[in-house]
Amino acid sequence: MVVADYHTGRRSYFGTTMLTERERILLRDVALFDGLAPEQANAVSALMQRKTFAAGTNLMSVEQPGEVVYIILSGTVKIHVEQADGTDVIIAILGAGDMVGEMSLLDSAGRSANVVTQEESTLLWLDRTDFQHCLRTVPTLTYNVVRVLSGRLRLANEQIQALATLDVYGRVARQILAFAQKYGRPDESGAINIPIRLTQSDLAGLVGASRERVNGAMVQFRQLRYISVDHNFHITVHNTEALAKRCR
Amino acid sequence: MVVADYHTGRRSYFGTTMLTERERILLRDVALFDGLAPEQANAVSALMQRKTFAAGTNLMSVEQPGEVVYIILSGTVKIHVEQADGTDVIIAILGAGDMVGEMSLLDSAGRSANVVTQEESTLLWLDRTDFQHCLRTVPTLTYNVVRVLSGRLRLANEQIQALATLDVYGRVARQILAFAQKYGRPDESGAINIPIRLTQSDLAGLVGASRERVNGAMVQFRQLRYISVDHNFHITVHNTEALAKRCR
DNA sequence: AGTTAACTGTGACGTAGCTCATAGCGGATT
DNA sequence: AATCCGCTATGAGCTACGTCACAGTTAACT
Repeated sequence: MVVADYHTGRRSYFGTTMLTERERILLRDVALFDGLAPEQANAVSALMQRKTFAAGTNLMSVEQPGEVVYIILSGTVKIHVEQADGTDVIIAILGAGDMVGEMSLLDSAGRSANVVTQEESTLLWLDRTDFQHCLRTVPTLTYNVVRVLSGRLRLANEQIQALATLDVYGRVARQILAFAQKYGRPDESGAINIPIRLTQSDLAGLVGASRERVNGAMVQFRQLRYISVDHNFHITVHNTEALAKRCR
Repeated sequence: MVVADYHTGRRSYFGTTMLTERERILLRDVALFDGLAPEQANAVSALMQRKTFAAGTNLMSVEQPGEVVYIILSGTVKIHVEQADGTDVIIAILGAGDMVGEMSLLDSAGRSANVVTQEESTLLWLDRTDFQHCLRTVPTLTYNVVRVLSGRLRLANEQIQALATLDVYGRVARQILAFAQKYGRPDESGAINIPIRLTQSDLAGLVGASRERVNGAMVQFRQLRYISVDHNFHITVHNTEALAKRCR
């Protein structure tokens, strides 16, 4: 095993998987690797494969259904369920550092949702048996999985509450804030930019509303200067408080 | 430590917590204890307290907020969030064998929901530090927590999907089926009885609808002989398929 | 027996939001 | 340049559903 110069940004061997220096640093921030001793982290990442997928790839059909856990290094991934009538419900959009597919590995209830890359995305993956092996041998890892799931469950519960109580505009506002909180980066002027492609249809799928109604919300929020949207469908939030007020 | 006659149903020492024979058998079915070696199960249950609470007790204010994990031995418990306008959203109703409160122990985001007993209920509890001690020392336990959370997350996602796509009648049908599947017991005639008190307001809180609308659904389902309701608000499902059809 | 409280049952009324239809616009492909 | 595709934008018509208001039933409490 070769551990190359950390500071050149050149590729180095990290376990048996080649990762760039940038990627190694990214990995360190992945919640899943939190608190792992370096040699444990190495052992786990040694079992992982890295691969870059084109936009629109269905990850769950790439490998056997539900037999793989992915960790997102870059890009975003959309978890969604297609309805018989063509509309689709988006369960979540996940980005760098997130883990995907763990659920189907754990309770054997079979996979229910599709997972598709939204842009070209680089992911690490680990197959079922290796993942379970890691869980058995690295307790901290299991504990981290618990924490990740627990956070996810909390978000799901908040989503349920939002769907049950807020009107469409409120749900859109909340969803935008949720993305801002998770992925947002403040720009020079203090506004928060969300570096994820979010079309109105995506939002509609996320908040359980028609695309047209979401359009209404977006138009209003833009007129009120709460947000702006650039040509890549990246939303920038200018007035967090105003949006937050719409959520109650 | 005294291990008394297993077959009398008399109380016996089990760890330091006194459990009846019936309760010990119940514990064996708790997903959390799945696959634990007997001595591990003993070690864990030795740290647990048992207590019976009157109907309507708020469990989260009984102990410090979010500092305790409960396991339900008997009775049911309602997890809900009260809205500013008085309506409340019910996140879940849990029954015997379920675990409550683990989320607040794991990610430190503080508790967000209230937990109230619906009937007189007997619970075991474990405080934060003991729970985390167990997780550290009994890896199988952590793994079980992962499985439980994972199942819970799957249910939450299904709920999100239902809220996003189904009309109120459909959501009511789905909710009833969900309870039937989880808690239902077939009676002589093959109908499935749900031994949980479920008022129309409860259902309304669960499916995010007005009580009146839920009433409409219930009346219709009863007229169509899909379900019947007894004077304890226990629902019996007579026609599972018909209800299932309403969910699409 | 009388009162209170917690449910169910029902109709009238207003509206948020869905559906459908149509137009416009920028970016990619040929 | 011409065309196509994916997305935004907007309005008209219809309906599912929430709100309000009130009546009826049953059980528990005195």
